[in-house]
Amino acid sequence: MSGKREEIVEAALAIADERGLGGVSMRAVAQAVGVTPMALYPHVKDKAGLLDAMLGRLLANVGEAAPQLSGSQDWRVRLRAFADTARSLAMGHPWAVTLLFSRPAVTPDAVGTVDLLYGALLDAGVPPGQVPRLERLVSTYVLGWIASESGGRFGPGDPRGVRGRAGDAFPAHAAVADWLLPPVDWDAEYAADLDDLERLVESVAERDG
Amino acid sequence: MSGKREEIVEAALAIADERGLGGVSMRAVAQAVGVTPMALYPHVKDKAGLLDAMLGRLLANVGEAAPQLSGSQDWRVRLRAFADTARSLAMGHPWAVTLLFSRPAVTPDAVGTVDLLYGALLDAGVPPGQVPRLERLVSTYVLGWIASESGGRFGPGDPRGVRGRAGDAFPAHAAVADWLLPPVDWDAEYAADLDDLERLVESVAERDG
DNA sequence: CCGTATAGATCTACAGTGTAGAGGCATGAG
DNA sequence: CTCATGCCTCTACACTGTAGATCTATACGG
Repeated sequence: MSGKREEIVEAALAIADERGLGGVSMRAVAQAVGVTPMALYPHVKDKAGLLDAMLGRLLANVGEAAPQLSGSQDWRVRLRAFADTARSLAMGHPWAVTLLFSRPAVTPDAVGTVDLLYGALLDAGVPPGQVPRLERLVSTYVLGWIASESGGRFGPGDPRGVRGRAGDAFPAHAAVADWLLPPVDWDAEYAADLDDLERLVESVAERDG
Repeated sequence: MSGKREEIVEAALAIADERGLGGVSMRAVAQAVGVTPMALYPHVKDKAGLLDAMLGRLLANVGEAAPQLSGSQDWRVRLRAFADTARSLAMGHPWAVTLLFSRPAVTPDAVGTVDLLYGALLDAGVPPGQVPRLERLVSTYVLGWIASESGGRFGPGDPRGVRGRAGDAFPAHAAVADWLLPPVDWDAEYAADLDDLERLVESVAERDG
């Protein structure tokens, strides 16, 4: 049957994981599958289509893990599970993050993830009218975080030279200089951010719920 | 003098704005300047260097506007000014957003923007030790939002067919279905999110300040 | 004023890219 | 057996970024 398509997508995933998204050329994928470049087109339509398929395959993996994640009664641990899953996916497949921003959640797997978040927010007591917005708020933050982390916005720039010194041009930097020096524990910061977002959700629930 | 470099960057910006980032090729830029492709290299080192220069030029524009934005005494309006400036920059130059994720804030203009946010958070009463984290939280959300908006994650997918129906597979969608139908007012949602983030900042200030 | 150094622009060429188009070949249907 | 359909191959085209050699015009020291 159409196992060929899966084979192609799988090969493309492998290449992306080890050589980055830039390494995914039709020729490279074709060679990995053991076929000429043009032989991919009956199965994939386009290079864009191939990229979409790759992303879909990844989200399907997440979708499989989702039932376990949605098992808990506590909405907090489910929200946390989403955040952690997204982050570890991004760490494992950095190239996928840019794709996430450009494709809306239309595949069943992606919608399933959104549904998980909707459920968590409802259980938290958020009024239904606010649920879609808060879901977008949380997932937008999470996406922004993982994009920053895997894209390099956090690392290794931020040279102490520019930010620590130059206190006159950047007075607020001078005021917080002491907390700019130590290397950041990104795991802890992510957790702290999620704590704050949890509180934000709670306050919306209390305010309007 | 080195006005040639600015001319090149300017031409590249113009091309990116009207044809997208994909339209920015060395040949296209060269033609716009009225010169052969290789003539760009004494001024720009690389294509990556050109892209960096383009982003820098944009952030410099923001930097020029910043003093006005930082004029207010109210930290809330300054934070709002940052958010609005970032968003309108993204609407005007969608291609720039992906670049933002990959380059840390090292240019003076970018650091200046961070400094503006640090100052706002300090004025809000956030303890200095929490300021860098909260700055990253806010700016990460803002970046995530503008990337989603200009990248297409919000638009025009989200087909009511998939999300509205299929209530059995996606129970939480069914519960909020009434609020999924009307078209979203993105301006209002962005404003509401920023309201919530303001409250988050306040609560951190009260808790630990 | 003249030779020369230097920086900028040019031309050519190479190794890539995605993919359109035409032809081949084998398998299943009538 | 004939034919059609779907997958594959090969060739070719219009691109991409940029290395390397060459040419030119400008500015400077004698």
